Amino acid sequence: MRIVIARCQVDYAGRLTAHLPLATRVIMVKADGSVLVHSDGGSYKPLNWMSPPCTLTVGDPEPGPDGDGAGTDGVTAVWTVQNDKTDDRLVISLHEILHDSAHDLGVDPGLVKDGVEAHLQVLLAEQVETFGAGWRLVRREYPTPIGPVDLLCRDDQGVAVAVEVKRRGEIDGVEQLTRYLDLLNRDPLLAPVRGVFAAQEIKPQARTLAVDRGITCVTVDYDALRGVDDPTSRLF
Amino acid sequence: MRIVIARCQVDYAGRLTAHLPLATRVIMVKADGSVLVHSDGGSYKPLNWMSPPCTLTVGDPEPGPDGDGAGTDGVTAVWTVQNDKTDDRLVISLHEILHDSAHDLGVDPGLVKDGVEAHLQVLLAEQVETFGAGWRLVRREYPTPIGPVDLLCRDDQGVAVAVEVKRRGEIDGVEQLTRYLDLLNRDPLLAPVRGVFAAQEIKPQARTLAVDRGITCVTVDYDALRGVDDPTSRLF
DNA sequence: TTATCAATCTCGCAA
DNA sequence: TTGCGAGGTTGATAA
Repeated sequence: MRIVIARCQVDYAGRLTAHLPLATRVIMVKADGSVLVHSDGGSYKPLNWMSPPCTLTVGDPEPGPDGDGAGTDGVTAVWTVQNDKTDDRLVISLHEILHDSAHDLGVDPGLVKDGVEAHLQVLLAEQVETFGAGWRLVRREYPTPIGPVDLLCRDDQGVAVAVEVKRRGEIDGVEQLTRYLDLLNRDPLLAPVRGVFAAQEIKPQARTLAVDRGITCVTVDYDALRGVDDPTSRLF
Repeated sequence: MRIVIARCQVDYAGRLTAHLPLATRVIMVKADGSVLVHSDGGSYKPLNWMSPPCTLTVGDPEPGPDGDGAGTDGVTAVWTVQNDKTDDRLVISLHEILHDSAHDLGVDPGLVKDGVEAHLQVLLAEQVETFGAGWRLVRREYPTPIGPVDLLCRDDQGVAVAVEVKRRGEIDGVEQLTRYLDLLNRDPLLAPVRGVFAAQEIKPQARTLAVDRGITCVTVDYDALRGVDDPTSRLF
């Protein structure tokens, strides 16, 4: 890992073209050759970057007229970072280097996560009575030609119900569930199939669309589900 | 901008919980208090981070048994980064600091972009004959109660056509266009309204859905459109 | 390898 | 402020 702080100008050409005027920024060069250009604000996304696999080559600037070693407009070096697979290219024109250091970090053991949608789906599969007394699970990840339905259940009347589980319920999820319902309702062994849209939080627009289509919305409490969860059956 | 390279352990709790075991990493602390934890690989996304607005507080570790100043398990300092608006929290347990420097970067002048979907829409609006001889533009961003239709045209027969423009054509875009068509076809001054789904690249699933709904798919060549573009009418 | 889907998404724009 | 859509999305998982 090399960290350079420099006054620089940056140009990217690839899926779009982008330009950063001359300013002081942090340049991170990772062990795999990838490069990040950060400013002192914004969030985690760099102003500009090159993803691996890529190759960095250091070049001289066009010579300037005053013979002082610096190039045109004060450029002292040009770094070209070329993607190895596409024609994406990042060009960093360095004017003044204020800091330059290299560090051996080793391989990172990586991130351990919890609390994602998959876990919510597992919890609801274990506790389908969340949707109503007498409900039972037919199966989780019920396969269809356009992808698996999160949960297929039968309610207390024995009517089939397709459940779409999201952490946050938005309009896309309702569209997805609608496509599943269209398909499942063509199956005489299942039809009629109702829909349930289950999420920790459901956006008003999504709720309106769902209700308009006869889909039941259920907001679920992750912590409550987790509280009665059998720890031996957890994902993690 | 403060840059620290340290052996550390990182824990995040918020929308999910995540843990990074002890390893050497780069910690960037930006002027607005936001923090990024990077490893020496991956792409531009940090292993862990806290977005602004947030506040960093430096605390002492739980004292260790050997009285050497270091805390339990060799922790020398604990940084807590608390989001000011949510209950998201990042805790960095520092073991050994290998590098620590601060730099004044100033405010960044920001990025200049080109080549996005908006430009594609402008180009197609100028060149609706791309879709067929005799076509004419009624208007760009034709307003409807559920949002503007990218292009509303009349074909050579005078039939109204709603055009949805995407850089990459996926299933969502077809759904969006379908909603517009449902709505526009209720207007007796426009009906019948056909649909055209125009993109640089159209995914097979999206194409299948579109064709199934009687929507015409058109793949457009951005560079070719740009080549005959009048430079004075460009977005940038 | 490719396609599909979620994300602590981020970011910009418009209502 | 909030909602909505795009992104050089990135990242993970299944086919």
